[in-house]
Amino acid sequence: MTASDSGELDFWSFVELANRRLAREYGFRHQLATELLLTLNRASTIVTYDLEASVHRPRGLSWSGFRLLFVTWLAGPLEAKKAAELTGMSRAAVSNLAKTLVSGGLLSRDPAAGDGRSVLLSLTDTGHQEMVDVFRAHNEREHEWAGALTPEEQRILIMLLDKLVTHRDQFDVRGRN
Amino acid sequence: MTASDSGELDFWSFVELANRRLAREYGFRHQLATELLLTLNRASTIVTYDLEASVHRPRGLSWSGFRLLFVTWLAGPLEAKKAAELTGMSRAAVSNLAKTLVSGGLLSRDPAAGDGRSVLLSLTDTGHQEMVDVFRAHNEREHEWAGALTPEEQRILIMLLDKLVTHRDQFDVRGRN
DNA sequence: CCACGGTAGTTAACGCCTGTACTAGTTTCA
DNA sequence: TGAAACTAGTACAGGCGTTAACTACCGTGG
Repeated sequence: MTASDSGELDFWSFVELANRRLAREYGFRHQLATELLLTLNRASTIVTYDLEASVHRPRGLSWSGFRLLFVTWLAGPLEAKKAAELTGMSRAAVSNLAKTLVSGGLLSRDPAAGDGRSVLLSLTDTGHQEMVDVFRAHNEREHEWAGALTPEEQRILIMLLDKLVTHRDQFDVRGRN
Repeated sequence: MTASDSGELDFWSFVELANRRLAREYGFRHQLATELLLTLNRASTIVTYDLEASVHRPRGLSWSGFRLLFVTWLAGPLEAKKAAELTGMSRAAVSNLAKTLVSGGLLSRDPAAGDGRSVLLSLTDTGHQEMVDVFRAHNEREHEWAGALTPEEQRILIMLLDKLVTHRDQFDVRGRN
């Protein structure tokens, strides 16, 4: 007996209900695909919400702020353009967010050496210290989540997600321009 | 030779770089956990962005609008509270979004029978027709994505994600109040 | 050497989401 | 029965996202 059979319908168990009705009552053909993507999307939402709420918000960072600092930290001083690409945000979003983070003293925005149009984003010393700190908590929390699976299962999951995403070269996927 | 070794760093291959530096230069312990959650989050972002951009935006629906209509469609007439729970939005978000969808003629908002505080959300005939239509395109697109994996792999992926999320009862996860 | 097309970043208008504070209706129980 | 505690929904302020339009700069080729 599943959660939705028993009448307790929630964010997670809704997936089952949706799948049953789509297949049985409406005859949609790709049931497994729906289940897969709904599950993927919801799992990601749950984990991300938890990390943001338990690690980042309490320290005054938004999830996006963390992401921008994170890529700047690890991929070195970056042009804003590249930061947008690595975070998955638009250039405008990076521009706005950078304003906030610069005024918070975590990020530094300097004209790029070779190109007068570009700006280079880098962490301030405070920002660097902050990231090392924040990431410690982030990593512990990630570890708790990942603990649901054995290392072997984790590797399989990563491999399957990688396969799913890498396949996108095969068809015309809409990403950011 | 990986993508990031070769110097082509993008949204997807950044995961590798991040992992390498976190482990080698900073000595963070839970490397596999970071890789897992970063991969999960990015895979979900990519797929969702594509579905929104290729299926929903062209038809005038936002991703959130689609989600709200979707749960209303499949989980019957719903109290706004329940709709918030099933979509993973706040009650305020449902309230706002419902306003838009009602004025667009897709959603109907009626006082609940038993409880004077509650509102029942249901699809209008137009909304129902629209969902059947939109979902046809959505489902085809999902099928293209899922085609990256064999059905067996898809089932394993679903199972692993389910295990990951279900484990959250084991510790104190921050979800919406 | 300069006009032109292309590119980086920012700004503006707008939509969505969040938390908080409020209103109104319901339930509890003394 | 009536006061207090609770619950559902909404209004509001603030943050962040998007696209489109604009500015400034770069590189090329006539």
